[in-house]
Amino acid sequence: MLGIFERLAAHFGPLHWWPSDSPFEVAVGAILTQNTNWKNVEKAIANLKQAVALCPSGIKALAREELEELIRPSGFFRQKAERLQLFVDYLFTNHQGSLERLLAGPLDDVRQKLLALKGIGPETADSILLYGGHQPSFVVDAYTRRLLSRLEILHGKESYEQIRALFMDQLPHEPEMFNEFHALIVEECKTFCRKKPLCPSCPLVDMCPFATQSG
DNA sequence: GCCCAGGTGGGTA
DNA sequence: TACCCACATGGG
Repeated sequence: MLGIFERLAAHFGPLHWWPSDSPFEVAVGAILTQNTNWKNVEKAIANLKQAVALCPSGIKALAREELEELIRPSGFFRQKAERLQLFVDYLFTNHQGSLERLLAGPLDDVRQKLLALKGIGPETADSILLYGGHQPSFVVDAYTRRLLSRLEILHGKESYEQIRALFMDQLPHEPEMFNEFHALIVEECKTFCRKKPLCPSCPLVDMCPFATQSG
């Protein structure tokens, strides 16, 4: 795993992922990006900023229908509006409306609290922990599965937790590294996995059984 | 028009 | 546990 990281880091350089003004903005983005192109999420985030609603109290002040309209570009907007409101309700009920207070707790404890919320699964929880809370919780997404499958490290039936453990067991628990590694995996997949199946210039070409075969 | 995108939860066997 | 499906918009 460390070898993969080093090659990707050398090829792509620092990616400075998930720029945001607050942990709460990260959490909103993590929920809105579920099975959705990030470009669409950016439009919804911009709408929320325009409406001065990109904070717990701002979301709380909106009617369900108003929130739905603001986040409509991100798709699944009815479902996501409910999830955002439930998330904010939870913050006010249990953490004085502050995501920072929630994220200040022990990693495993915070993770369980997030996973207990409707609409927050493992990837969303880990994204909030890592990118919002700077806690060393590795994020596994579709790109991670795609890359590890291409390298024949995965064979299709591994669970989310198994794949996460693969990284967590082998790497130092440093948030900056987990952050960068996940971003590098996404960049690698966007650049090489789909567009160039034979990836002659892919930094992982000699580790990739598929790429070194003729067809 | 078709396929896909930084998932998740509910229903069914 | 293991599938199957709904959820919705926007870009290539």
